[in-house]
Amino acid sequence: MTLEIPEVVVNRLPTYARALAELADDGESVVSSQALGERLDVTPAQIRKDLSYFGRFGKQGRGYNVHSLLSKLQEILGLDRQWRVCVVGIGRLGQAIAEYGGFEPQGFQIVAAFDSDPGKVGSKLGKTTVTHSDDLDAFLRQNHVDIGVVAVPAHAAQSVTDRLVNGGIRAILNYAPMTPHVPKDVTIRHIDPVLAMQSMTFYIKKPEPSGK
Amino acid sequence: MTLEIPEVVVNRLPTYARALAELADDGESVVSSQALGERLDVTPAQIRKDLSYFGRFGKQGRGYNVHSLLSKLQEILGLDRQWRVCVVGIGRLGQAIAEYGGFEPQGFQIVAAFDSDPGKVGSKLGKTTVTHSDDLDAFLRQNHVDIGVVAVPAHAAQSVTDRLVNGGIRAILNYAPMTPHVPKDVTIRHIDPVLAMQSMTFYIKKPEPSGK
DNA sequence: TCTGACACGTTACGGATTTCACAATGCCCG
DNA sequence: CGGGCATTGTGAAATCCGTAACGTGTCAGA
Repeated sequence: MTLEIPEVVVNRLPTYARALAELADDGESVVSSQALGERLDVTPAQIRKDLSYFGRFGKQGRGYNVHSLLSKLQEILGLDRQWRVCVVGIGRLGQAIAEYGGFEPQGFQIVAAFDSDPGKVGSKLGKTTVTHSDDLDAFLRQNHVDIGVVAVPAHAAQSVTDRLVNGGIRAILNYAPMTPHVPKDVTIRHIDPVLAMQSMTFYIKKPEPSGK
Repeated sequence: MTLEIPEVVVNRLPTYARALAELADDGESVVSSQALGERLDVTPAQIRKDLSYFGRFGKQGRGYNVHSLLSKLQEILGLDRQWRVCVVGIGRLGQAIAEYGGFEPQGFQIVAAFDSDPGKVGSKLGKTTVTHSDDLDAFLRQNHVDIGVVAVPAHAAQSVTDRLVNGGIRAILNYAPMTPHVPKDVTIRHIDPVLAMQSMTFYIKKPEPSGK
């Protein structure tokens, strides 16, 4: 009876997991939904409700055991194993991504990097070497890759995405400033600082016409 | 009677604006909610509904004039002017942000960059020069800045955020892997590729137990 | 000029999400 | 070892959001 889990809920779980990891680091062994909520700016009820989709992890009168809830969340999210990631597009951005040290400790291994510029092919990048984009499809056929990171210019993003999907990849992290179309069974997340800023300007545009 | 606009709506507007800009580039002068929706994977009804919060921009039987709708959206979002941005934290990531060429054309000017490492202070970065973080507060007092970009390690993010807020900044783009607390009248957006990946793994964890 | 088809703006509905509120329950302390 | 406090898990209520459907204005073509 794995009820359909709302996507908003799934999107919140990683932040819960992260907060729990911090609490564990701080030596905390128990946390209440209240305390966790204050830390994350989320209501306690929402945390309890979210967790209740997956089981009963707390103890009345006490709260949640930090370590065991963290393990549970990691299991739920699939963070208890390694994930193989490839990066396509090694411009300034792709380079920063491929060399970013924050993925490995979380189990995301960068196993390949691709670029269409022959001048970049062969150059070292973190632990991998840049391969020519032409070899992307062959690589995906011969190697299992879980997640594709798209860091190419907008005009190339759809085609790269299609090739990743055809290569069997079911999760895409898109840094390109456009929205590639993907089949329903492929998960895609967008990272676009410009869009983020453009939605914030709506709120700071006017100094609050009225109201306190 | 500026009805309260749902935040989800505001968050979609920039993608509409971006698509319209592309259409304008392609020489299109008119677009229907249907066509725009297909491009963005959004239902036509949603686009019409979203726009109706702000006015009546289309013509029955025709659709929307690409240029005029784009202008309207830019006006609504406050994109018809320049915004002054500062970046705090000039590590690998902050450097990439400060030198990213995608902000300027959209009206986001990087007017200052700060880092606490004296070795970095003084180095050139795009059009600006790195200033020491100690001077952040003074700088904000003397110069108007609209948006702050936080690209410091997690442990420093709350304090940097507080200083930005105290300095009068009302919008923050946070790249740090934690959730800083901000007053209700400050808008904050988070960019965290690790969290994005961690929510995707939930969906690719199992090969769909059943169902098509 | 008239007709038809198109596509907007809007309202009403239904579904999804969040919040509320409380009974149930485990733990601590005296 | 029992009472009381704290905090969970959860249905029900409230809110928020998206979709469908339809009335209406607009344009094109004959």
